[in-house]
Amino acid sequence: MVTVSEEPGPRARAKRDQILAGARRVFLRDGFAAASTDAIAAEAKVSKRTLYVYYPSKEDLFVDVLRKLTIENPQTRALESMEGISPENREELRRDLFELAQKIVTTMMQPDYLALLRTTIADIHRFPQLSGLFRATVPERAMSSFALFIERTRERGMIREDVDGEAAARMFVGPLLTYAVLDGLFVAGGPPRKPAPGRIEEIVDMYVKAIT
Amino acid sequence: MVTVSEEPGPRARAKRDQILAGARRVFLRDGFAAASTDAIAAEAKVSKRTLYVYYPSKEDLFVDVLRKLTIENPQTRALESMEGISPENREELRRDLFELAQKIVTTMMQPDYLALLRTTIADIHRFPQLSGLFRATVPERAMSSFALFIERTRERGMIREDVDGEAAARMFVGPLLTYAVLDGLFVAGGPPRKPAPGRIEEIVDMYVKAIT
DNA sequence: ATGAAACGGTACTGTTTAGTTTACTTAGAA
DNA sequence: TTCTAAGTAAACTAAACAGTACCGTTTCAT
Repeated sequence: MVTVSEEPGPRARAKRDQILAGARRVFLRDGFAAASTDAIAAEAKVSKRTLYVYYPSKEDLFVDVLRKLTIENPQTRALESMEGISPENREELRRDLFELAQKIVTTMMQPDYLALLRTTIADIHRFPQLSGLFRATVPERAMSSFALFIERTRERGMIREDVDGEAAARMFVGPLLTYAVLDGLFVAGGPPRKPAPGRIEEIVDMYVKAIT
Repeated sequence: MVTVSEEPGPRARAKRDQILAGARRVFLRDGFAAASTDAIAAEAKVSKRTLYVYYPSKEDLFVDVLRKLTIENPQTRALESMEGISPENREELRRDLFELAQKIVTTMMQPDYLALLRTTIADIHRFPQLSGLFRATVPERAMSSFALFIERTRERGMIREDVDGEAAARMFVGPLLTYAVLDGLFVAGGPPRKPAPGRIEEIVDMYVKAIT
């Protein structure tokens, strides 16, 4: 029998996922430099030998973990959920944007998502190949998706003529980003402090006044 | 002769500054875990023995470096520069905010400042004592300083009655923060991409429309 | 000038780390 | 059952690391 292209069978894929799950927990908790392969093997309940059968080095494993986390990113999907939305009046626009803002903040403030941001920011200069992937997959896709929504809605006459899509996107995401950064990434332990109730609504109200 | 309280003397302080300067460069470049005391001693042009005379451990040195960088932070001063500003009309308000926005973006996009943000975010969970210091010194002071400016200006009748100070501060800083995060911290090497000319002005225009 | 304190250079110690080797065990298909 | 591929556990290697010891040299106040 001649195996042409080494298909990775279901068993091998299960082990690989097991390794990835353990590595994800350790890398997101400790960062690249402080994470040890011993800790990863223990966390994944896999022998160190097996780990090195599936990945040639700690660097490769790290890149694969962050690559997968980036690609299956829920943050992007949140902003892409505006693609099918077409508010008919100002009140609908306000409500749609409010729901989106809540979705964004909720997603960004999850401990796992904050840990991904933290680890990416911390080690991106050591793995430049992640920079392009992350930027193209998360912020750029999200921003341009939202910018498209703005321009589409503007063409339907519900937003001021002189509002630029990119500026409007930064104006919308920015205030929400302050929560993730100032109250998420800059907080040491425990859960991040969620925004005060009503704050998001207030911000969306100001935003709608700015663009209409 | 009895020395009561170990004055540090000018020579000792010079050596300490020399050590701090070298440690700052290495820590901001490599982060805590990947920075080696050998590299720090070499960068500071100081023997390792001397380094350990002034600091008992790598942790203590790291905390002192970040503590000093945080305290003498230029970002806070930028926002505090609004304390003496009292615009007389909407056009003056617009121009004052535009100057402030430019100052903030310019300061935040400096490589050294981005490195401070990066290192703080990366290692804050290992040095919780830095969290409170950093938050209180940089974002909270800056935000409340700006919030005070907004409320003061609102009382002088130039801003809508229902605009809250904190929400207005997040609304102003947020869009500028997107540049520091998306185009600064998420970029691998080289200088960060500066915002397109006119973008800041556009954002400030939208902001003024939102709060007046 | 001289003596003491501070400093530099370098080798050292004990520990941790990435990655390897070896000897043994398990799981599943024929 | 039996053979084979895959996995485990633990010891191991070589390098890097934080921190220390030693000794010769510089600095500076008296």
